[in-house]
Amino acid sequence: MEAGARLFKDRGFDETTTSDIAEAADVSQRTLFRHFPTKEALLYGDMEELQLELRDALADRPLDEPILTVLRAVMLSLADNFERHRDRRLLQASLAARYQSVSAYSRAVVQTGWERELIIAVAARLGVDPMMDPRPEILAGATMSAIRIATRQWTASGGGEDYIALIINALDAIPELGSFDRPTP
Amino acid sequence: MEAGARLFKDRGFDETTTSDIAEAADVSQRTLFRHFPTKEALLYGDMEELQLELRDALADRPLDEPILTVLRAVMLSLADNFERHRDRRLLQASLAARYQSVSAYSRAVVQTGWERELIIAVAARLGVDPMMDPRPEILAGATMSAIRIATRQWTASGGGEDYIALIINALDAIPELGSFDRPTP
DNA sequence: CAACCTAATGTCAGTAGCTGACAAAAGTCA
DNA sequence: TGACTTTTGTCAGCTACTGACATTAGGTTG
Repeated sequence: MEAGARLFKDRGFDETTTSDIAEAADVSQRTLFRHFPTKEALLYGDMEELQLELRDALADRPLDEPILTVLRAVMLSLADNFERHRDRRLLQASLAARYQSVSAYSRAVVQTGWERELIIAVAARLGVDPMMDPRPEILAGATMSAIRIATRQWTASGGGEDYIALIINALDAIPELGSFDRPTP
Repeated sequence: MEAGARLFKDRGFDETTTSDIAEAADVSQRTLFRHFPTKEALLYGDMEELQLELRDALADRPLDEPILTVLRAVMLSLADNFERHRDRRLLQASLAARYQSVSAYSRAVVQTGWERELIIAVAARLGVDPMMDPRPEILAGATMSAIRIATRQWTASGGGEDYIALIINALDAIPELGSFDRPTP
């Protein structure tokens, strides 16, 4: 993962071959693919850990806590992770902005994984079946969108802005989605 | 596209090779890749058309119409498209359920394309910059989640249930996201 | 009709991501 | 030390996809 990150940063994602990474890491290409199913998975190799952090954070909140409060607290633990792994997260974000395959992986695998955790937790707290009741999926989707826009703002600032403030600001828009029904004067 | 759909349906997505499709369509593999950038793009080859339909539907609504009303109307035109291309949409959905690469493409390319249209349109109607103001992205994300769950329910029923009713039901949850703040008694 | 131009197609060779099969090392533990 | 398990290397191969160039098809003009 470190070798990959270094090469991706220097040369770019498509410009780096999996053999290059294997060589830089002093292993065979075959070994590399035994640890990571795809090249993209190698870039996001530390994300399973983050998903578990998310799951734990969700489990840690009291069951009678208001759901939006739960989501805010959990997303702040995600922000904490981002600031702990600042360089890597910024690299992932900037590569996702430049390379189609990276952004596709981020959306379809990483973010969808988080979203699934949110859906399950929200459904459990509401006591509903997430296949029958659309609300868990919609709330999770809105939350993920908040994360995305906050992360994009954070990345655009080069990590300079306060990520936590950006997330809170975005999440605060969720309860007001209904009042968009009035066009701005 | 027709040759691909037939083969995908019969043998599965991964089990069908691009050469198979080219042969079935009586063209060379090289020609096939001149028309579709990826195998997944071939499966979703009629989606650019749908995206334009979405854009037109958004442009057709009066500017002073409440945004949630706009979104509902536009999503119903999407439902109309789904019922017009029932077989193909059901095939795409079932393949997305079975094959990782297909669902990744659906999420990362198709749905993200729709979402982008929504974000642009919502931002324009609110008169805000979608990079600065998180609301367009969040509202678009919630809407896309509504589409996803409705489509999943529709697909699970084999296309038997009323897709329009499912979409309306899901969209109706958006204005109430704020009231989730109270746990169920 | 012929000459000409352009766009679409075919052919071929090659790259890169990824996988199965099997052998060689490298721990691990009695 | 020796037996056993896990990790790694090697090799061969498949498939999606691409660049380069020749070939054909279609349409236009004199």
